[in-house]
Amino acid sequence: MNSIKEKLKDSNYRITGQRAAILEVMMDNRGKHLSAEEVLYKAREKMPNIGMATVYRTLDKLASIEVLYKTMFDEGRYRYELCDEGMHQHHHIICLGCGNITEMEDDLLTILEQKIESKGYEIIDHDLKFYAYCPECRYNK
Amino acid sequence: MNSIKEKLKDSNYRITGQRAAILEVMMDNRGKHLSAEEVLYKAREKMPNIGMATVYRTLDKLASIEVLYKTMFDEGRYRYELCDEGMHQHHHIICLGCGNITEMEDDLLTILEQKIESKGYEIIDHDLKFYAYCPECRYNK
DNA sequence: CTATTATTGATAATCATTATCAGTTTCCTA
DNA sequence: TAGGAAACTGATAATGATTATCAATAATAG
Ligand SMILES: [Zn+2]
Ligand SMILES: [Zn+2]
Ligand SMILES: [Zn+2]
Ligand SMILES: [Zn+2]
Repeated sequence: MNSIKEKLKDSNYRITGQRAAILEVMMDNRGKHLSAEEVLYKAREKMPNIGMATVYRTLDKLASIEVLYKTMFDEGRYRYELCDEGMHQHHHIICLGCGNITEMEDDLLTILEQKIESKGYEIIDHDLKFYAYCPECRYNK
Repeated sequence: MNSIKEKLKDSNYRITGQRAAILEVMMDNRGKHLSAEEVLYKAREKMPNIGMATVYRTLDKLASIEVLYKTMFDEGRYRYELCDEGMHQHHHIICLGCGNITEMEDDLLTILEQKIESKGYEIIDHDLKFYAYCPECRYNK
């Protein structure tokens, strides 16, 4: 519902030059899943002296106010992407050949969630990943 | 389909004392999700001099032949559990209050997988996690 | 029995992330 | 508008999980 600007305003975080640069990087890369290191290098193109601690701090802050989504794709490091404006986060298909990450929308999970909530749980979020071979990698296996 | 013994036999890995101890630990803790460190301590009760490198190596080997399942629950470390004998891995519900992990079976995902396969992907595995408050934690929030 | 190979445990190295801290910037208000 | 509190920054050190190295040991095959 809330736009990024509203979320930032509500958060009471100062929009410093560094934070704006990092947010710009994330917006320039909508749909991609960037590691903190990748964000650091891209942000340094806009602001050469930005430090890595600032990148980590900012990414975590932006994730905490749901401007970014922080996920671990089983490679031992977190990746960040802009949140969907809609309610639910999309699902990820990770190619075991080339490593590309594609996305899909679907609301089948709400059925599962209702099942779980009927047992007394309060569901906050979910995370669904498919490990697969993409059409090209499948062909070249 | 294959039993653990068959998988081990097919793998051509030697069943050393250390590996047997680690496998025993995993079988003693069926349904639990253990970190490498937890496995190390439990294995040392059976074999006091076992080293941590051996634990990591063995857990990875057992995961590679699908005797164990290796997952990251977003806490920055891997956890291991015995694989289900059936085809599909169960789903996980992670409590944001107490950290307990419970499991659920469901085959709704096969519908989604068919949808993805119809686009040319070959699906190997999936991983579905729900982040929630369990009934007790929800009550005590 | 001996040579080859796999396995082990101690240790060091690596890698992503987090903590520390002194210096800087921003904000608030008197 | 000055001055002090609070937030923010970047360099660096520390942490914690995992992996690599390597010499010693154990299993295996001929
Ligand atoms: Zn691919
Ligand atoms: Zn995504
Ligand atoms: Zn709980
Ligand atoms: Zn499980």
